[in-house]
Amino acid sequence: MALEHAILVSLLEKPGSGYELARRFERSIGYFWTATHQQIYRVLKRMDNDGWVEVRDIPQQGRPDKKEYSVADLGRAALSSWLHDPIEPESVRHDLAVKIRGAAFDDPAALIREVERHRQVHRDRLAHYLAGETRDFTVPEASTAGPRAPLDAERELQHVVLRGGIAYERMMIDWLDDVLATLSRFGPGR
Amino acid sequence: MALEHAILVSLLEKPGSGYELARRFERSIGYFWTATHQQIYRVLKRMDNDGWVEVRDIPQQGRPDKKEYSVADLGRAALSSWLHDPIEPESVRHDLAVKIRGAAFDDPAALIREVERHRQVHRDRLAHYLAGETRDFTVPEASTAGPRAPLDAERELQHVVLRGGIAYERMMIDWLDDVLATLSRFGPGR
DNA sequence: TCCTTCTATGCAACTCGTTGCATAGCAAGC
DNA sequence: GCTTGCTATGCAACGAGTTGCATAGAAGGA
Repeated sequence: MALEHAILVSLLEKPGSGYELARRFERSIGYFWTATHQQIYRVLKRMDNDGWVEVRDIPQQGRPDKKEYSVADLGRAALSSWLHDPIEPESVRHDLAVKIRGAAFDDPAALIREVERHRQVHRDRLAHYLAGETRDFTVPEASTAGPRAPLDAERELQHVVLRGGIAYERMMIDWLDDVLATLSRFGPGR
Repeated sequence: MALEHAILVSLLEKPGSGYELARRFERSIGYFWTATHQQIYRVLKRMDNDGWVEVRDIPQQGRPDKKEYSVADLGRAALSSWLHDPIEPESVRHDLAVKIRGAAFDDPAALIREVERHRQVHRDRLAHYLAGETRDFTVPEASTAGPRAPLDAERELQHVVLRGGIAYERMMIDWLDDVLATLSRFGPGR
C-alpha cells in the first residue's frame, strides 16, 4: 500500500496533475514503482477526501481542465509516519525465472530468443539511466581540498536511488548472459 | 498470472500437496515467486477443475488426509504454451526506494536503521543461497579433458536461477552500503 | 480527409493477493 | 497440565491492481 506514499513523494518533489503523475510513473518514479493512470486517479481522489492533498483547478484552452495536486499538511504527516514504520523487504516476482526452470520440461533452446529480448530491454534501460545520470548528476570538477558544497538531500537521494537502478540493470544483463550461455548448452527438442 | 505456471513447474520437479507447495514457495521457488497457502489452494482447485493437475488422496495416520497433486497432460500443454508466449519484463516495486527519496522531506538519518535491517536480510538470504549452492550444485573435480558428463537440464537451469538470486543479493548489499554512506552525510532533523 | 496520437479525466467489471479466522489431531517443551 | 508449533485444508471479506471502455478537443501526418 505504498502507492499513496510514492505519490506524496512525487508531489513533494513537484506538484502536478494526475496525468502528469502518470507520466512520471512511466519515467523516473516508474523505475522502482509502477502505476497506471487508473490507480493514480482513484488514489488521488481518496487522498483528497482524506485531506492529504490539495487541489487547484487550472482552466486550459482547448483541453480539459487540469487539476493540480499538492501535498497538504496531513499528507506530509502521513508520509513522515510511514517513513518511520518498518517495512518488509519486498517479495520478488520474476516470471522469467519461472520460465527458465520450466524450460527443463520443454525446449530450453526455445527460450533463447525471449531471454535475448529481455536482455535488450535491460540494456536500453541501463543506457537510459546512464544518460539521465550524466544529464542530472554530473558535478563540475570538485576543488582539491576546501569545504564541500552544501549538500542537497533531495538531489543526493534521487541520485543514490538512480545508482540502484543502474546497479540492478547491470546485474540483470550479466545474469542474462549467464542464462544464455547455459541455455545454449542444450540442443533443441527434448 | 504466472502462479499457475510456477505451480506447474514445481509439481513437474516433484509432485506434492498444497501444503508442501506452500513450503516450497517459502524456500526455493519463493526466491523468485511468492505465494501464500491461500492462493495456492485456490489456484490448485481451479487447475484441478481445468484438468491441468491430477489429485490422489493419501490417507495419513493422525493427520488430515493429504491430496497429492501431479501435472496432467493438459497442464503440461498449458505450461508449454505459456513458455512460448513472450512476457513483459517485470515491473519493479521497491518500497525502500520510495522511502529513500521520501526521506529528503523528513529526516534522512532516521532511515539508517531501516536500511541496515534490510541489508541484514539480504546478507542472510545470500548466505542461505550460497549454502544451498554448495549443498546442491558442487560438482566433483572435473576431469582434465575427456567428454563432459551428460547435462541434466533441470539441475543446470535450477542452478542458473540460483546464481541469479545470488547476484541479486550481492548487488542489493552493495547498493545498500552506498545508500548508508549517502544517508550518513546528512545530519538528524531538517 | 481521415487516422492516429496527445492531453486530461473517469466509470465499471474483473482478477489477483492479503488477512483473519476456523478446524483438528499430534508432538514437544515448560 | 498448558501452551506453542506443526501438518493439512479451507471460507469469507477486503484491498490492490488490471483491462476495457468512454469523453473530447487539438495537433500532425498520410
